[in-house]
Amino acid sequence: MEGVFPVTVRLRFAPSPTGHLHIGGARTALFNYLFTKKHGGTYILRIEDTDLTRNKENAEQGFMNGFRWQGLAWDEGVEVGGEYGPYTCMERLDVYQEYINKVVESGAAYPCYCTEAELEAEREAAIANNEVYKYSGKCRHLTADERAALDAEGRKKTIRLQVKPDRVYKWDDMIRDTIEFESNGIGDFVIVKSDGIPTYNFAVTVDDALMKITHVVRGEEHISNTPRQLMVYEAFGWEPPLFAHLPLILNETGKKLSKRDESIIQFIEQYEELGYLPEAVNNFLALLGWSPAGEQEIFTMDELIEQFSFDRVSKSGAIFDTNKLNWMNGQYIKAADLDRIVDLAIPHLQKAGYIGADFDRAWVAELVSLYKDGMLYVAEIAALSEMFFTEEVAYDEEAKAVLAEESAPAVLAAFRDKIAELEEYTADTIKGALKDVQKETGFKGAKLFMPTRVAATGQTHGRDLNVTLYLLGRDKVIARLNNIIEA
RNA sequence: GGCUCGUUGGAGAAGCGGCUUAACUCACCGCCCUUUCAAGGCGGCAUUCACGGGUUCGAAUCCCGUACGAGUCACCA
Repeated sequence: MEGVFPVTVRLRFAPSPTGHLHIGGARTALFNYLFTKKHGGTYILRIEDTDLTRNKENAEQGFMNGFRWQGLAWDEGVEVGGEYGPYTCMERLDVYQEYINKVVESGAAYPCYCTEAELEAEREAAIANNEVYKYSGKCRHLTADERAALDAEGRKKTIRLQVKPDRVYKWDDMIRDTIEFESNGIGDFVIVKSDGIPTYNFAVTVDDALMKITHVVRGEEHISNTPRQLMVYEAFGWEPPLFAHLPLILNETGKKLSKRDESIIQFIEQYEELGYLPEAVNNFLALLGWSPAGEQEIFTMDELIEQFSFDRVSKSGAIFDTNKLNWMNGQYIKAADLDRIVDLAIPHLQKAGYIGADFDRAWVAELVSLYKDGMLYVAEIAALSEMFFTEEVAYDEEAKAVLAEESAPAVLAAFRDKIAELEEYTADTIKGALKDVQKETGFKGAKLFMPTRVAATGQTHGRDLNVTLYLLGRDKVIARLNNIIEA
């Protein structure tokens, strides 16, 4: 099924511009991209904007920003153009019209004048009779005269595709093998809405066919749309593409992620803001539903492209685990250049009010460097480094307990005196001072370090103490020690 | 409810009839290293693959049924 393709592989991701790019969409786009690049094909970005009521002003731009951040460059489509454009539905209305005419003239589709109220009544009657609702098809038999009369009345109409009875529509899904539906379970469905705009099922099929899409890769929620789209392909005598239906991404309760689900962070934009690295997000997303042949976990984009295949995509939904994403992001941060992380950290420090427009970059770099190896995402830098920027240190119960230990008074006083005399105040000389304090007081290990750390930072956990004290600055450290000693 | 898909540990998952006494990763729990704190290293964590039948010398792997879960049933995509 996979392997070498005789013609150029062409895949598309076709979101509807109704909101922000969320992780489900980002993963679908990623999988489309990986497969396309693996086979040297063309990756296309198309916008499915047929629902005027739900379209959002800046959504399209937001999607593009998200994809650019992810590094999923499209070869053809909105903004970049291509020979099969235009690439948004609303610019393709005349294209659709031609095919609508064809299918109406051939009798494969017909106008339907049923009102919403009538359809609602049909639906309720079916439910009352304990039947499965399916459009009755009553407008199918209208004569030309009757249609003309209804048109003359100014009645609104939709166009429905006539579903052939007793047929089986099936396809060989690249992920799920054969899936089949009986046509008898499907009523004549609307392909053109009363506002004259085609529905998704029609537009997407016409676009895919005309744009010579070879593989359609999308979420599992589209499985039940597929037989309808197959009917459209059939109505025009087009060869359908290959389909792959990806497993859903689930929240921790095992339900499909809804866009208003607040249990996990949903939007790519938010990950960018929090200081997740795109490579980490892509890597994590790739592992949600797909698994490599070996034991490797961390992959560059090129490695993902090389190793990706649909026969290693699982069929069951995957629960989104923020823990693992955080771990992975931490791995990437650790491996990243310090400068890059510093650039990402600066806005967070500024936003917290810790540094202004002018700041000492070398100092900030040392600060970031202190925390870089332990950060899960860059936004953490603000909370992690808070104690560098506050005047008052808050001591919690745990901290107070450390300061109440017997070694604390002697250690703190000795250390204060030692660093006050230091000619140079650096991480190294601080280390030496601590050693001297140890000799003088006889306290070592936790008895020595913990009171010092807690008095100076208020925290019982933290990074390298010598560097922390150095970055804090001598004056601040002495002041904080004095506060404790005098209290 | 109909249709469709799925079910291996807390999470992602490997496994494709014997090489599995079920990989690997995250989380969790220990230990080691570090005079503190992290990072790191090491080890533990499913006698069992939703359940019940069957096929087979042999099944997590094939078949059937049941249960459970999910998706979808729009003039939304």
